[in-house]
Amino acid sequence: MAAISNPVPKVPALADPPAVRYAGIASPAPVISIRDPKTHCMTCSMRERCLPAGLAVDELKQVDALIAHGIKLKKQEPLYRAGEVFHALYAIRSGSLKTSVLAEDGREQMVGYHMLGEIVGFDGIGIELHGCEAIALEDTEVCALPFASIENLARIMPALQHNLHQVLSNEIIRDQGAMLFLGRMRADERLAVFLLNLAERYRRRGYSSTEYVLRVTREEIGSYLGLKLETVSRLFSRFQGEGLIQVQGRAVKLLDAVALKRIVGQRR
Amino acid sequence: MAAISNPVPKVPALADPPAVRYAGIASPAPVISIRDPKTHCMTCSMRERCLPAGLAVDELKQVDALIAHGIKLKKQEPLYRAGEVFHALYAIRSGSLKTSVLAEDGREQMVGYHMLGEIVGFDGIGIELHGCEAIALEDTEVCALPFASIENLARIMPALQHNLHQVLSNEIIRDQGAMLFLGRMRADERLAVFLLNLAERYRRRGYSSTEYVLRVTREEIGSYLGLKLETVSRLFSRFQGEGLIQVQGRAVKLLDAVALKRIVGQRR
DNA sequence: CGACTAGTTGAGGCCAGTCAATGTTGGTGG
DNA sequence: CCACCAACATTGACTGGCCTCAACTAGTCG
Repeated sequence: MAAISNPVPKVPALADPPAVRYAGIASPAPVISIRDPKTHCMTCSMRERCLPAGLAVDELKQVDALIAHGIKLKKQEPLYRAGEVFHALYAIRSGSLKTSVLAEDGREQMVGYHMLGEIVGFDGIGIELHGCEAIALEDTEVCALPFASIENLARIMPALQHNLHQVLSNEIIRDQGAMLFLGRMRADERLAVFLLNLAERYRRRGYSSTEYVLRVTREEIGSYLGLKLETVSRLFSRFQGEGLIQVQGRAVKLLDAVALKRIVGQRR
Repeated sequence: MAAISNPVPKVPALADPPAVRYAGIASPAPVISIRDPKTHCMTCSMRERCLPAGLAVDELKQVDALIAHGIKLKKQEPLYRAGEVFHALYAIRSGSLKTSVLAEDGREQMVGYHMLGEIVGFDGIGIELHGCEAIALEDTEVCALPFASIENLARIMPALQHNLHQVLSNEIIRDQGAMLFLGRMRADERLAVFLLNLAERYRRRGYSSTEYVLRVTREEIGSYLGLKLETVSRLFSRFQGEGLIQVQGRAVKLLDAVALKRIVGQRR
């Protein structure tokens, strides 16, 4: 079967899926009250990547009014945990989060590595409980978008409605891209896809696409890629030895993105 | 890390995600005209599992009016292909479909095994192009739900709106469940999860949960589970030898579902 | 400075992949 | 009705990629 000529990106999705939801901070009672009066959508640098993208000013104000802005999470702090009641989507203003699903036996599969401008919490809409957990990878600031209110506003704001649908759909595409590399790719391909995907997402946010700092441990990368931490570590060393990247702990520099792309889909 | 006490199902999701979309039958020009005047939502056996679930009679009629019902697909016929323009979601009235993503090098990862009452086509909303392809696994009948019209109706029918969001969210949960077994489970666990999941879905539709006929080849099962067809075949034989199941080609009988569940999460 | 976490590297084993031969099934046409 | 064929499935022998176990290093924080 030859390469299908379609606009599917070279390297599987993995990409940019925002997911927003209500602010649980830690656990039981959702904390809505933590509102920083100074933070608003109008002044948010991620405004055009977020759910209210493209709204008129008066519409934006209405959305803004029901959002709990400036919810702060410390590194390692959960935004929500599996089984918690779903109230809201969460938009990441700054920092980053991981989302993971857990098997009963304790095995953890990281299903998302989310950075600023993305939205988390979409699992949960259907069954009104979160199916996975979201943990801050560094000090992180999110905005809670109470979902019932979003649904109400979406009925009178077609643009908001359509943005919501897009964001949900993009999350599905992203997950399917992850299934592709988990199911069909070798370890080196998975890591190459991961590194290239991060580069692209940083680029779109105006950061360097060749140099960035990972917010995750080798073990977490392994959890995301379906590999063991030793395998991830060995691959970093191998890629460095081959002159593809330069690694110093969590600082990564892509030296030869073209060669990295060639790894993906190569019979070896 | 111990078992998390939450309402997450024992065996990872994989489950019931409908996805609906516009009728492309084969390829270029979408065929809306194939409407069977005798088929309507009102008389559809999947009415309560579908997007219009819970709508009032007059609302249902409005939804019904814009749906292209009774689109027939022959076995192996594509409903849509990767790269095609997105117009609609598709509800499966009868039969079954697989959805797959394709890597440029031709590798295929099946990302969904959809049966009647489910909706396909959610990838596509975001970028307005289908990211994966949907192929009929047997002679299959679907209804096309033009997405723009659905969005319009959703703004005046909160129940429809919420159903749509649920269905999208459930698809995300399902995909994350698939990531869990692709990333973290051994081959035998994956197949056990797959068989149990199918049983549960048939049960919910009123069919036998212990006896069913697979609509997919060993190779397709492998594509879904991230395994090779030989491995799938060997596992069927092993499970049969251990008295867990009885297999005859594609006909499967679950003899010991409890033992099958025990396989999942067992250190071996 | 000691305890801890994160990361690197090596040796060896095992699970699933690969290659290959054989068996089974279902559809088609004589 | 049955012979034929192609697609699907089974099974075996062997290989290899990733995991496991383990030792060691580097950095961090009290």
